[in-house]
Amino acid sequence: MNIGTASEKSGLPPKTIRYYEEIGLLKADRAGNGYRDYSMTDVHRLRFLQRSRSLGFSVEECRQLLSLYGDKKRESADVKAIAQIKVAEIDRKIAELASLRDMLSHLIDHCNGDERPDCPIIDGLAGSATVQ
Amino acid sequence: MNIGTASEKSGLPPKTIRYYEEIGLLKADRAGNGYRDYSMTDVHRLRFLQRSRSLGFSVEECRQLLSLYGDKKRESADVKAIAQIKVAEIDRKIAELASLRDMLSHLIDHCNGDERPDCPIIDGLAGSATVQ
DNA sequence: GATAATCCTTCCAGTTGCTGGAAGGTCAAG
DNA sequence: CTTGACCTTCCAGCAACTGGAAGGATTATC
Repeated sequence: MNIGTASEKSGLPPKTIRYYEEIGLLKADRAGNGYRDYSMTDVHRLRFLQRSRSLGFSVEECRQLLSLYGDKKRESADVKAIAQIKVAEIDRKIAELASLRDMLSHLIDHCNGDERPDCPIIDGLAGSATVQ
Repeated sequence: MNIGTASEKSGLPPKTIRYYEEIGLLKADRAGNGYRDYSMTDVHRLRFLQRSRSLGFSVEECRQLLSLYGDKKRESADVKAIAQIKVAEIDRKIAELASLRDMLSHLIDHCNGDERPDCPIIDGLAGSATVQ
C-alpha cells in the first residue's frame, strides 16, 4: 500500500513516516514507480511507533523496543531484561496518569457550584512531589 | 528557594525551568541578588509540568491545564468542560499503556525457552490498529 | 488523448522543546 | 580572600517533527 494509506491506518502523518525512514526506524519497500510500499506488518510497526511516541517514549526507546522483536541475533535473556525495565517504566507512567486523572476529576467535581478550589494542584501532586 | 533546589524537588533541570519561564509557563520571583526565588506552590506547578510533559502532553496542553487552576476569571463550566476532555484523553493513554505493557509481558513470558515469538507486535497491537 | 486533481517523490527551511557551553556575577566555607 | 559551587544571560546546537516548493506518477473527467 502507498504511504497515504499507511498514514491513515497508523495515525502517523506521511511526513513523519518518511522522517522515521530517514532516521532508520522503519525502511519501506519501493514499488516500480519509486513509491514507498507498505505491508500490514509495517502498518503495525507504525501504529506501535505512533502509540509509544504519544505516551512519552523517545525515538531511541522506540527503536530499542522495536528491535526486541526484530533483531533475531539478540539474546533472549537480554530481550527479557530490557522488556522488564520497560514494563516497570510503563507501570510508573500509568500510576502518574491515574494521579493526573484524579486531580482533574477532583476539579470537575468541585466545579458544580461555581466555586473552584484555590489550589488543587498542590493537593493533587503533593503525594509524589520531592522525588529525586 | 533557589532554582537548584526547585530543580531537585520538581525533577526538572534548571535549564528547563528557565526555558518554561522564557515561554511564559511559570514566572518566578526574584531575590535581591537577581536569583530566581521559588515557593512550594511553584515547585508543585513545576512537578506538574514534569509529569504531564513526560506523559506526552504538549507544552500548550500543559499551559491550558495549569490555567484551569490559575485563571480566576475563567468560567467554572468552561474549566469543567476542558477538564472532562482531558480526563477522557488520560483514560485513553492509560488504556494504551496497559496494552503496551501486556505486549511486553507477553514477550517476557515467552522468552524463557530461548524461543522468541516471531511477531508479537502484530498480536499486541492488532486490536487497535486501523483507527483513523 | 488532453487536462486537472490528487497522489507521490526529494530537498530545504522553520518550529518546538529543550540542552550544552561560554562569560561573568554571587555566596558560603576554609 | 580565594576557591568552588552556585547563579545570571546569551547564543548555539540537537531532537523530532512540520510546512512548502518543485516536479513526477496515477486516476478521473471531458
